[in-house]
Amino acid sequence: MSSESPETRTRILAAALHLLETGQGQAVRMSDIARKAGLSRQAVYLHFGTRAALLIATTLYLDELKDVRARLVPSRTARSGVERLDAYVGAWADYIPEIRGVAKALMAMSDTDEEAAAAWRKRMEDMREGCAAAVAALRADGTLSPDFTPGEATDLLWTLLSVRNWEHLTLERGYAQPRYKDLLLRTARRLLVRAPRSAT
Amino acid sequence: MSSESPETRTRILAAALHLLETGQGQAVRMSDIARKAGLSRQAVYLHFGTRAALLIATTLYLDELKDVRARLVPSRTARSGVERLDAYVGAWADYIPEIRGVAKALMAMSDTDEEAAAAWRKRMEDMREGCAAAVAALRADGTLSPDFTPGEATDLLWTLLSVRNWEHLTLERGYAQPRYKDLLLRTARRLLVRAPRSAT
DNA sequence: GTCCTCGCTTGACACCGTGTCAATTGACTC
DNA sequence: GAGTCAATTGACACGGTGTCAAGCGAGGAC
Repeated sequence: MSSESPETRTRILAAALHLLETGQGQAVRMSDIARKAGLSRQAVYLHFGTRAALLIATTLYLDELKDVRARLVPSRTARSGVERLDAYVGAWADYIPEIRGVAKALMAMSDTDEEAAAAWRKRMEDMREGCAAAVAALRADGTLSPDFTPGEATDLLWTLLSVRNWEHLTLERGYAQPRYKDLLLRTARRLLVRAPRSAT
Repeated sequence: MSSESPETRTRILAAALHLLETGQGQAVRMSDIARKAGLSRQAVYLHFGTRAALLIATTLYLDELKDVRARLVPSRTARSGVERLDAYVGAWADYIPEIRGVAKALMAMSDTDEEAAAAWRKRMEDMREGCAAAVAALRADGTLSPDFTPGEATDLLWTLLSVRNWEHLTLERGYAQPRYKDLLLRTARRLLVRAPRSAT
């Protein structure tokens, strides 16, 4: 209950992270994670109690490990709305391949576990708030496309960054990281930024 | 083995469809489906063998029930590329809420079952082919946006129509059907169609 | 009317993954 | 050497999937 070593905890989280990277969410067993961490199955239960709790902890661990807040809130350095949008989308483009597997596992777990469902909803809401902030920055500049209401623009950006998208494009079609990042950036601009962009 | 009634089969499929509509994919048990169909659990196994096979059959049943091919291939009536795009996106906007739950369940099953994974990949490829056809129509007109290669445009359209998107917007944010359909149509146009559209 | 077959039911069970428990080990401290 | 702490070992309950064998009721054939 109250006395587990932080090092062991970290080893378990790292093992879970590594195994979930492949995208086989539901197929990753508690015993697989334990073996990968070089521990007994019971050690894992000692530290996390349930599979759902471990998945939730793993997403939080990754966020912390990659210092997500710092990456996703670069508003101070951005001078314009478009820069702010680029920074946000770019940060996500870097983060998504890391979080993809874990997030997918958490999403699947949501079907059967209420805690996991709550954690998933919270992640989704946080993500949408970030999108809303980027849209607000465009709006403040007057560079938001008039084609959509701010709410719609927020939801579109959110959709664009959805983990599921990344998964079917990377895993199933083999987009490399730099190429997809570039595509995400161009798409976000074209969708959301007002501008008569004329090229042939 | 060789002697099950088609009526019973249909009742099972309809029951599965109804239960999966809620989006609780993994939480729907074989026994739930049997009870809903007014049959014994074994009747379900008699007809489909495994849960994965039932999910695959359910997606095919829905396609057939809704005559998906007819809905998604309206190319004969479309006169321009943009009309073709609108028709395709519009058809998906109508179909997605119906297929959403079943597709999610199939996707989750893919983690642990190879047959389900193959069925899921096939659905994804079919979907992408439809997107490619719509993009080709735009291209033939010269109305495809120069911002993206045809391959990228195809993948973006595919992403836009992804079931996961629909789920987080409808289930989690409560978009009503007509509003989302309209949003999908406008988004597809803005993303893919070349045009200096100037409104304030 | 009885027999047969067909389609489903009943009840039992093996298997596997999750989650729990109690007893044990081994290392480190005092 | 005693005590403590973190993890191990091995056992087991539970629930869901999948399998099996025997049974049973309704309809058709004769």
